[in-house]
Amino acid sequence: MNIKSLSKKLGLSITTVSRALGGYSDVSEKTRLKVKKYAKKYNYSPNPNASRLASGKSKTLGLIVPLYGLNANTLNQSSFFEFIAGMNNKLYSEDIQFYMMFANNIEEELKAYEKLIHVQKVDKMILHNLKTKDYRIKLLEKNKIKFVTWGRTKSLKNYSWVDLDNEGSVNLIMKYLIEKNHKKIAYINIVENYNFAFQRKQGYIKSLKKYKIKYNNKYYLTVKTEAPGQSARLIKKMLIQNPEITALICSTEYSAVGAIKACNQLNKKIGKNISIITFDGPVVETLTSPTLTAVNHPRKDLGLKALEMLLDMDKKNYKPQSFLAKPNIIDRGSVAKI
Amino acid sequence: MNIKSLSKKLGLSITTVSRALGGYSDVSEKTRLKVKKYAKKYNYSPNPNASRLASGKSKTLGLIVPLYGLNANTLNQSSFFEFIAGMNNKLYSEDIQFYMMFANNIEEELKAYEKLIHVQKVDKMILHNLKTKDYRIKLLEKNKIKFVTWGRTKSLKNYSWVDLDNEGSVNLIMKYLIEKNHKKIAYINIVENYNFAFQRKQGYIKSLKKYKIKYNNKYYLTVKTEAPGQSARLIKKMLIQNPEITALICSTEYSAVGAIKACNQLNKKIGKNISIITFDGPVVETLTSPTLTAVNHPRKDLGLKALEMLLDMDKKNYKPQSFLAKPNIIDRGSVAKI
DNA sequence: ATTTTTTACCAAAACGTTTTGGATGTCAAT
DNA sequence: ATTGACATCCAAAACGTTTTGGTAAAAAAT
Repeated sequence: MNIKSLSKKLGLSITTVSRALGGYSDVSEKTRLKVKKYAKKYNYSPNPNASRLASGKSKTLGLIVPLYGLNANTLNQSSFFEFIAGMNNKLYSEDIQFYMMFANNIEEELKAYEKLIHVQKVDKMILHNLKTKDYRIKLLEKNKIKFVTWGRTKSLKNYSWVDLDNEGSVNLIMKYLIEKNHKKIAYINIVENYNFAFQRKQGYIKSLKKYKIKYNNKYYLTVKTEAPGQSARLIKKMLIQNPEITALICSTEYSAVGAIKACNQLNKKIGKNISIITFDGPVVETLTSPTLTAVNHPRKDLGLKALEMLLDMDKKNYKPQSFLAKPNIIDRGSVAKI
Repeated sequence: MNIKSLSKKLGLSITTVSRALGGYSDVSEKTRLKVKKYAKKYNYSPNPNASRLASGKSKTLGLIVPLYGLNANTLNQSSFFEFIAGMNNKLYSEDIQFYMMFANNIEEELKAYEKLIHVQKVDKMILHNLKTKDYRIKLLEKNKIKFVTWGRTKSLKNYSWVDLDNEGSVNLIMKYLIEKNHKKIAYINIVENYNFAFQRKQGYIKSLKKYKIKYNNKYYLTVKTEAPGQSARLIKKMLIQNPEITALICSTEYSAVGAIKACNQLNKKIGKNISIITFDGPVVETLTSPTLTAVNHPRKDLGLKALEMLLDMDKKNYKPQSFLAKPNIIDRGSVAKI
């Protein structure tokens, strides 16, 4: 069933059928209803390839998932699943084609962008894991690809983004800890060339100031790798050298796993002798023992918002939008009141 | 740059350019080289929408990821990432479009299949998590969609599949345990309407027979959920009622996490007083303490093989193929010699 | 020397849409 | 009665390929 035979059955021209389904105003409502009814009856929907060819609009959304660096481990990759799953229903109802590619290293990533832009002709993209200076933004701007970023660069130029309020999250965490009388609070971060890591550190430092606690660089740790074994070692060392520490804030689930290991080895009971708080994810939510108190990370909401922004971009007078997810704390009992 | 202007630059017809790039034999090698050179120079690649429209071949591969049941948890979903990542390079070089959809329940899943088949017109699909009787196989056969399954139904009809050798894996595990003098071996399975669960149970039962150990149904546990908290409870109960058990085989990572919790609560030292062996994945590989000895699960290899089979299907005289990944054990010290 | 086969190329049709640029008829305003 | 505005429809062009059904020249076979 194609538009030609459908229009014949209806006794209408191809044009009218196309425009009726396309929602144009130069079709009477009576006709439109009839067309829709028949389209449904004969299970017709426009051939997307023909449609994309004729309209020049690809209705294709691209996302490149890095499998290296921060995302080398399968677990971090699953956060992309959550993000995409949030878009799922809308992708479906809007007939958006979703093109996902993977990249094992920076070369592959660049090639993947070229491919998506020049061969697959995606017209919209989602960027994730922004670095301080991100070459991809320039690349997309140059090629006039619309995009939304998941995360922000420091210099918020003229683009749309969605993000968890990283700084606000740590502010909230700090408030939460202070209210439970913690003063000696350590922060386990990852390398700071990821913007979210930088932003979270800002929250830590500003909160310390707010509560008039002096910043102690012995309490701030940067773990270079995602392997919990190595972060465990560093955290253990820190806890031995600074036994007065009562609470650990972990920037990633991985370092949280490391923190648990370190505490176990030092026989510190989590939620009693030592407190751990982190950012939420599937690991600390169900797998670790104990499961950890964490700031929620509404990846599905972020995904949906990002898609909505991308769809809005087709409207005229579109101006860059942003969505900052408000943090809240999910209490799983790993923070003690002292 | 499109084929028209490229052919003009070359002084050739559109047909010849198309057929040169398409690898047809009615183009001289000299011409073909020239065409390829110019195509590269002017960064030309065929518009995929036009190409798909004209040829009637979508070169589109569909995969629907269930987010419910066995895959309700983000962690299990990440296995899809590994599978797809294995196909990545070939998807790229073969210009295959990869269409992924998500489904939160069975209704959404059915709708997603309809969408992929009738609207997006994918011509090939990958099926995963096969059930004993799987409606999807009939659906695809009816619509003449080529497919490869990841996993097998019991009745291997006329289709291609890739799979881990589930039965063989458990045979190998049993051999491994027996060689370390274990006799009282328990098996923690998930509900058996997933084929892999059934196959693994077969391996357990047949191996017991082989080694002349009587099957004891107190040693066989089926956990209904993926939440490790609940499996921990059941495993703990089993270990209390049957303290003679020396080894636990866990069918999934989740139940392995549960097993670890149970053992911790009972103060059984893993790798000393009690042994745990499972199937590999990102959790037991790095996150648990201790990390666990496991049978490898080469998801990337399976993904690549599946794609290769799908590509082969375009050749004539294609006959259903299969790929059974051979298991081997990755020793992480969680099995004791007794 | 003639016929047949092979090689190398090409014009035009086809794929199924969307979009452009009218055309026709109706109704209200003049 | 004429004009203008509007509502409703449509024929044809366009999108960028692949494929079909050739032709002409060169090579091989007779």
